Amino acid sequence: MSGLESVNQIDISSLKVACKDCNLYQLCLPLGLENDDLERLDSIIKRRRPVKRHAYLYQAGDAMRSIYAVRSGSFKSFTLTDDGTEQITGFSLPGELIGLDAISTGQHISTSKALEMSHVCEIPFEKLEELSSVIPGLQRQLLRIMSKEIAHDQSAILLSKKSAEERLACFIMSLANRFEARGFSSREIHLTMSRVEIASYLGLAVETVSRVFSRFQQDGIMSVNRRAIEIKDMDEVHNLAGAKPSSR
Amino acid sequence: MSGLESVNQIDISSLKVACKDCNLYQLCLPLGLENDDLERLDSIIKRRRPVKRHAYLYQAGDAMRSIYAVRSGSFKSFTLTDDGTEQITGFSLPGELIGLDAISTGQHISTSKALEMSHVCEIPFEKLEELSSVIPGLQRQLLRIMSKEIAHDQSAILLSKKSAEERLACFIMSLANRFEARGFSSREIHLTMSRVEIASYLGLAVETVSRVFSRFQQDGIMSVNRRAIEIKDMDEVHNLAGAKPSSR
DNA sequence: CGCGCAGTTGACGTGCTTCAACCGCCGTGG
DNA sequence: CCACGGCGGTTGAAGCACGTCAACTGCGCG
Repeated sequence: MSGLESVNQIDISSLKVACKDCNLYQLCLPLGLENDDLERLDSIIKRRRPVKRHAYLYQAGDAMRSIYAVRSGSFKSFTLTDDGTEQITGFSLPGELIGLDAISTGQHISTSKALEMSHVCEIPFEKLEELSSVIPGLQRQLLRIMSKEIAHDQSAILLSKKSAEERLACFIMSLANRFEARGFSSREIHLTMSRVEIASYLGLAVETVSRVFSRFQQDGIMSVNRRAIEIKDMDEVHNLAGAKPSSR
Repeated sequence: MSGLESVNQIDISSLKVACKDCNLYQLCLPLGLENDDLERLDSIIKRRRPVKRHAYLYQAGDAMRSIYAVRSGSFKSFTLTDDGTEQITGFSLPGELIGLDAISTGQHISTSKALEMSHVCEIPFEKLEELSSVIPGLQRQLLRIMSKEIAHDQSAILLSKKSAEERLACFIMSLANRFEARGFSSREIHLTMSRVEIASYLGLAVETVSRVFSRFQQDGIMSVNRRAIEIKDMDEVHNLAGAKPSSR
């Protein structure tokens, strides 16, 4: 049983929980809010929205009305090139917010698609903004999360300076760290994205990703079986990643 | 006389102007605020801080107390690799905010250094946060700016998928668009950063940057004389950039 | 005037891409 | 139940874009 699947199971069985009972509480928007404030936030959140595998959360060009908190599952964000190929800009795991890039224009500039059966909390942005000015803690947390996103994206910019091995190591490190923060094993990882999607995100050819995975396995750094990864030598992954992993 | 130098001249002579009289008003934080609110913002901003060429605005690891609005000049943000080389994550032009990535941790994760004689407005973050909860328009604008930064960083992530020509074209397009938004020529650009810095930002070797510039000139797309660029065929630059430029 | 650094240009090596074939898992239908 | 097709993934061979090394230029500054 892999990390992400576990997350799914827990969340599917707890769809009705309020923020205060959510196991993602300390990663998500409501962090730091007290009872009353939390209930007010609760009241504007539309919970329990399931998103089927391969279903869109929103598409590039859509008007931005809400942002979304991933409750279970995982998503990819991407734009399309002129010739119609996906350019993946990021992956979202439980506890993370999706759609923050659309606030400035009011329109989504990327498309978000579920990699597996997922659930999100939908947060109407207008109401969130109103509430933020009333609840200082909420405002702070929202700014924190956006700042984290900026920091994460900037560390992703550094990818373009790295070799294929370093890129893949960074990617695995980032996932490991994020899983760990969610209380799951950082050693055993189940990838919910395909090699093509990883390659697109890292700016590499699929074949290169495949080859580097094979090399990692040969060198005893990790065992790789299709989408099941087991990290054997975390230190080495850390080193390869340039000792500057992004933990979001 | 180039774009950036012009900005300098204007701003150096208008250091005492309040936000409402600042020529960067419509790009910067105070956008959309009314008289009273604007004055309150004015009251917390520490203006007139000059930053000499090559001086640090802050360094990685410093505690984050303020964010900074570029008033004139330009800055580079970077981290250092293990072997001490700069990894440039971005450049900041007048009207842009620096230091937003530090909000989540309270510590700057990158270093910011002036590329030329520059001026910034220092905005104490704690006071800004307080004020934001009182002034809804300020909160909105802060969120907008951070969202814009996220969108820009994500478009920079796409660089890693592009060829050297595409990367440089994207870079030039981004600068051109940003200059245009500031009321300067988008055709004639004076680069305040070195080839080494451009190369670092784009994830290329200096020699490659130099060669691609030469090729652009040969092909009549732009004239290049050291740091003076004149775009001859804007459409072609646009095309090369993948018709998906980042205007921040 | 001359040193030094920024930038350019050339020759060569290589890491990644591209093209192509192949493998193995999984779902479907006979 | 097995045969078959298709997709995701792996592996090999060859080409090329970019990096590296090195030499050279020219502008700026003391």
